[in-house]
Amino acid sequence: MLVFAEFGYRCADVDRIAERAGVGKGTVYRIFSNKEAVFLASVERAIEGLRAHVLAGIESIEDPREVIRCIVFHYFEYFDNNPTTVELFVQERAEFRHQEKPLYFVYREFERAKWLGFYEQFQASGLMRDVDPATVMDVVGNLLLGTVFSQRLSGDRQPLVEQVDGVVDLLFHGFIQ
Amino acid sequence: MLVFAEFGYRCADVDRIAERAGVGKGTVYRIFSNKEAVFLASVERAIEGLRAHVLAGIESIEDPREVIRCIVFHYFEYFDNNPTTVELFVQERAEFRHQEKPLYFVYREFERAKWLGFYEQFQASGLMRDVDPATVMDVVGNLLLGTVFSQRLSGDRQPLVEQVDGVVDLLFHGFIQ
Amino acid sequence: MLVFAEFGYRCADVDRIAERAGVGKGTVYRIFSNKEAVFLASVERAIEGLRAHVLAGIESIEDPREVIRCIVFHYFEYFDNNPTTVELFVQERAEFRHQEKPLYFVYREFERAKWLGFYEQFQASGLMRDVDPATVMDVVGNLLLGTVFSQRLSGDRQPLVEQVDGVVDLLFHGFIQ
Amino acid sequence: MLVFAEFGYRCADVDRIAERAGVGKGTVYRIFSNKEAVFLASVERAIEGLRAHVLAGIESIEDPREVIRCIVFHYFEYFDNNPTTVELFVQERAEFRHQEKPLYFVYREFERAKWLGFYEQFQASGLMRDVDPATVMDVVGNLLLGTVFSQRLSGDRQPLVEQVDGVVDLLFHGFIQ
DNA sequence: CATGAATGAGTCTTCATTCAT
DNA sequence: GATGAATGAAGACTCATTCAT
Repeated sequence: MLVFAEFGYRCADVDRIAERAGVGKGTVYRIFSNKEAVFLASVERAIEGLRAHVLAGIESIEDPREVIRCIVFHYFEYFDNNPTTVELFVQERAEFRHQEKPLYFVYREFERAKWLGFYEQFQASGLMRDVDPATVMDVVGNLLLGTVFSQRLSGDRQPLVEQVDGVVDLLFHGFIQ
Repeated sequence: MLVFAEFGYRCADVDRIAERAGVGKGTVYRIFSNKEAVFLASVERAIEGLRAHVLAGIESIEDPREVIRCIVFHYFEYFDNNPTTVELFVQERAEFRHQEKPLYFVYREFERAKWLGFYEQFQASGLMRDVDPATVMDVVGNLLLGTVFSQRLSGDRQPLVEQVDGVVDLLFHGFIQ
Repeated sequence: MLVFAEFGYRCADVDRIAERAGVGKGTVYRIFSNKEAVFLASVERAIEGLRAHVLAGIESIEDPREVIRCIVFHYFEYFDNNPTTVELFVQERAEFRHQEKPLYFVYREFERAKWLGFYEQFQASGLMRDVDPATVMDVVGNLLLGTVFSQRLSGDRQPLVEQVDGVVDLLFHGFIQ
Repeated sequence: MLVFAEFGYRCADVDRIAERAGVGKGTVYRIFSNKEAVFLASVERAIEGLRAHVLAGIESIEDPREVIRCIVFHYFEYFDNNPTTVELFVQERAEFRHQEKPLYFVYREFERAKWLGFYEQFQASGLMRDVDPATVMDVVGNLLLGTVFSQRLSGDRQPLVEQVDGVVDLLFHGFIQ
């Protein structure tokens, strides 16, 4: 439901959610146990969408460098196409402080082992400098997240995908001579 | 006021804010015109604190590489010492959707020119690869932000400063052979 | 809602209004946008009631002298039957000072032309002395209003209708030999 | 204190009253036991002023008809000069519902005997028609009150004194041929 | 005596949730 | 099953009054 991203969790009253969904308010409560559940379902859907978009983008790519580039590209592309997703993440953290961690990080943690394997193989391939693969993985993940947050929250409306080359180049080679 | 970080903007009722501050509710309203003003003052104070901490850390350092390292170190150190600051940023964005941009980005924009000058000189010094200084600046800023958000929101309680070396190394040299 | 007349606008809290109406507080806000609207609706209803009562009383009466007597009678009768109406008028003026004028006077102004016509015809009939019909109209209106206010606010509990004969006699013939 | 008439009892906060009086808030509470007392003193002063103005106006007048005319004139003149007095009366009734009756009527009651004597002598003089002097007294009093209320509350800004002749003429002779 | 900073009781209003139809 | 009218708990804010200085 886009309503959350548009109005924020608090201001997205259930009346409006129901109206947008084209159903009565009672129906919303037949499907979800409460407003929180509606919201978390939205977040989950967004994260699944992001994950699927990124995974689809790297299918059948061999060169790990190209994999990284494609990850960056599709990650950015997803947020260009679904700009409100960042709002959902922010709202989730802001409103559900009792949760152990936001779903984004739950997912990230969940896939951590898989990606760590990727980076370890990357290093084993001899293409990566002798740096801790876990650190690389975290830096990549954090840079992507930080970039998307910055772009959305600062109100910058340049497409993120325009930054892919610059970001990947710096990730690969740094900026020191 | 720590109450915002602890309970979130909505749940931090003014009664509690006043109680924590050791004053009556009316006193809060003598000083701030409304709850929003109390909150934004907290955010502003946090950002000022971050800025001061970082600036103090790079005073009288010449080598731009060392400047970068110190920025990263003090940025991380600030959030290690003030772990709730991230919550304030999240809350601000979540609750004050009418504002053009969160204060963090207002400040960042405000100092953009100064830092761009730093990176341009950095490049002019011949120590930086031939990459767009603005891109470098943004990547550094976004990586820092993303790292801090990740650490706090994922519930990771390792001190951020432990990541300084890894992060700086990757920023400087990338991870490709 | 009688609660306003009984407690005054300020002290008639919405909880009590709702309770008296036998509904929940939220229901009050479903129907009226705020407390002010509830109140003004009460005032309007009272004025409409007064107007209807007076108009019904003079239906099909020809003699203008009899019309006047009936107006006085029914005006007084209305306030005997609805003694709290005066309170509503007082409350309205006291609390809604931003309004251009109280509803009572808005209505009075609204019907001014009609009544002026009546008094002009009255005079044309030759039954009225050679005095300004507008003055007569105002004096009648003001005397009625003043009488009702006096009776209610002074706590006099004699029925107003007992004063009809005296008032009408003086209006018609004055008190000078 | 004009503040009550200007802002209404509720909105005339004690801060403003003190400010207007050019003293600190605490000083107000040294003189009056509470806000209510400040207000009632204002009302009392207004009523005293009205009473004094009217009494001064009829001093040494013999002809009772002239006395009446002068009462009307000075009553109206007082409200022309002190237009906010009506507000005080309204506010008093609106806010102090526990009082038996507003001060205006307390005073009126208080002087009732004196004035009744006047009207009885008036009648004894043979100048008055054979009507109940008490009724005449009440009608005069109510008409004056109603006229002043109407003029002020309807927003009519014509001086009341312009109405003296018309009002007195009708009081004396009525409007029927 | 005079002050005005501090207090907190008192109210309107919102909105998630329920349940009779 | 679907609806949306009704509910009432929860919370921001005001302002008369107090009292330390």
